Amino acid sequence: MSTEQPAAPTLEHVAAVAGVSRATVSRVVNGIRNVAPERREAVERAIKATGYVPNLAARSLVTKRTGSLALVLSEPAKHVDDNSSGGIVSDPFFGRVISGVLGALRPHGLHPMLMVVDTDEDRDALVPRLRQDGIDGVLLISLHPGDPLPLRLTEAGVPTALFARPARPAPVSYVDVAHRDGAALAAAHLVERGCQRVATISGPLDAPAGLDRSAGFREAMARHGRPFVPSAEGNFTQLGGERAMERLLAEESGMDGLFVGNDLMALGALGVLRDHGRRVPEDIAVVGFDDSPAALSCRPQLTTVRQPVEDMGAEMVRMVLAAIAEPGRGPTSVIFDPVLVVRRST
Amino acid sequence: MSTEQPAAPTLEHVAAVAGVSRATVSRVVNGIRNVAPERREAVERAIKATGYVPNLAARSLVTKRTGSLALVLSEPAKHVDDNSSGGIVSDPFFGRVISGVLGALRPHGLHPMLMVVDTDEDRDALVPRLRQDGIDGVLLISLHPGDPLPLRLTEAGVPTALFARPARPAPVSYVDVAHRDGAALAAAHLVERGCQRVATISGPLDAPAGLDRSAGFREAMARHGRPFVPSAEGNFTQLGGERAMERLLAEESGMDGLFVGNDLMALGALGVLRDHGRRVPEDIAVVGFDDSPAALSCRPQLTTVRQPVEDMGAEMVRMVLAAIAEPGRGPTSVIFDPVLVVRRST
DNA sequence: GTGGGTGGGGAGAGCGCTCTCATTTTGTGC
DNA sequence: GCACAAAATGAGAGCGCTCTCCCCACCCAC
Repeated sequence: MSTEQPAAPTLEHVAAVAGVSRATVSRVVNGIRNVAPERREAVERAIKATGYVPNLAARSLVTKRTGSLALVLSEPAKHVDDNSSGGIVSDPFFGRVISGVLGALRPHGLHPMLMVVDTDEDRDALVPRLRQDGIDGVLLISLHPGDPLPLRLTEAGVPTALFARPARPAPVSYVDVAHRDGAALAAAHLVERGCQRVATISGPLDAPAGLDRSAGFREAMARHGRPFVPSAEGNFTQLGGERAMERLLAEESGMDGLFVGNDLMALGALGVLRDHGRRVPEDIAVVGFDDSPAALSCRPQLTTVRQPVEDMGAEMVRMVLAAIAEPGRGPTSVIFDPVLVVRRST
Repeated sequence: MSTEQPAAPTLEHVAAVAGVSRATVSRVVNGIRNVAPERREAVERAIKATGYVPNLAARSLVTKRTGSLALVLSEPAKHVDDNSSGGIVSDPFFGRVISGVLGALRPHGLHPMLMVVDTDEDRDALVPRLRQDGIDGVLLISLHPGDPLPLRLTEAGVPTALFARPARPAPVSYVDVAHRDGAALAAAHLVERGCQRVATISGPLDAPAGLDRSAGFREAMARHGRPFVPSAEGNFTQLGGERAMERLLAEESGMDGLFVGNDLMALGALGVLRDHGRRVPEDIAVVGFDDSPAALSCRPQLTTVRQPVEDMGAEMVRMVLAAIAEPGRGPTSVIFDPVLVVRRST
């Protein structure tokens, strides 16, 4: 049935064809100097002729490195009632991160191992597993405020880059967006639009992103002469946004501006506002955060703060690769500037 | 800086500790019979004591198998103007597939390599690359109607499972949903709701999913005594749905029922209907397909045909694993039954 | 007692590669 | 022309594992 595999050519074969030794072929393959041009050419011709591809297993057996990275998505334990989404993988936002990561990996000919850990057992098993699989570095995307993984990975000496600053300080490299600046952008925009009574729906305040955006917005509003901003805390989900919006509507009246900690919650808020007969943007202007696909697909399309997520993913790759190449050096961080994307909701 | 790696224990170490030979330890690790119970226990104790983990590179060097799978997402070449989404990875629908795949892989302790191919060069490079990386099997998700990959993979003898029937027939295993049955479900529902003038927005008719849903809907309607169904073709995107809806509204009047080939297009259609002052579901009932997260997040929430996508992903894993275990046997297919999820839009 | 199982265990040969080290070739200065 | 350095190449030893032999007990039947 299946085509008989004609036994992949090895270094030995190539060496025989080129009329040189295994070592010389290896030198050519690995781009090491000290090979005479004619020999090099002969080897290259032989490689082409045989269709030789290095055997990665054999190589990493001796080098102790596989040249492969893991893309680890770490979530808090799944709740039983949370069967709707399929988890973090189906979050379009992280889709963008992944996309950026893949884009940056491509020129290196690398492909990441995809791992989702959402239980404590998984987390415990991760480091040994990485060792076993010979993973050289980890790109960690964590949604877990108290995630022990960043610390544990660095302690294990695994080159790691994080998406977003860890909630618990750890000596680990990360990329992040200037949440406060983004929130300030939203504040300035709402003020400029003439909003007088501005409220906010924040993300969970134990997550850096939730806290920074909320605090940044508050500070920026204060700088605009608005010392008090009514607010409700959500959990970054659409449902959380709906509930927060209900609370806000019950407590406050006459709001004409709203900053929501992320687009998903903004989506929920938009629905509730419509149910309550509040027109957006005529009665109330709404600004989200993330510029997720949802921002484009909702009506009215959402004004939002865009993070250069793909670029951030690419930077993570750079960080890990650098950490692998130079194991000595300490962690770094790169903070990206957000941009306000004005659409119909303001 | 980094913790010094204390040189991972090897079979040799374990053997020394347990006072047996390497071969015996290997037998225990691989669960081969013919080991005396006392010895087995001694070895197991030694393994625990040393914290031994098999070196996968060494193992696969001799077994010629890595025990690892690739999750390949194959898209048509990206257009330059298509910078919005970050590609297939960020499609929540495929997020569900991936989630199902990961869930099925987990009990086996496996993690897939994530590969996105969206150029012809990528496609050409894939098979050699798989060989090099020692990938044992492929889970292929292809959005490309004329994708050469299914055929090429099977020709190369790579155990493969496809998500959705390939547009070009190929001797390859796949999972799919009974698109026609799903469309029939939608038809019955609309008829039952009392809709008199029913139209449809189909997906691209060169894609099996587009064609089957459209044809299935048409046939079912005919069975309900409605021989003619006005229709417009979209491309499975939100924008495509909007355009198709505009066309339909221009050509037809008095529609009171609509079946849309997927949720994303339904989302677009919903927006256009609102812009035209048509209330959903009062003036027109709308049914989508897929039960994507968008179906839940839009207003009104979308009645849609749900595919058991996670189950389908899990089945793909089973197929590939079976194909790896028994290289001889031919391709199989498993077709899943869709379910109608009734929400507010009908 | 002898011959022939049978189950348990060890020895050892690689898998394909890298890398050190020794060896050969070439180049340089005087 | 020679001594010596430097560059180019080959030989060979493993990396950690699996797996095929082969040996050794031990048990049974005759």
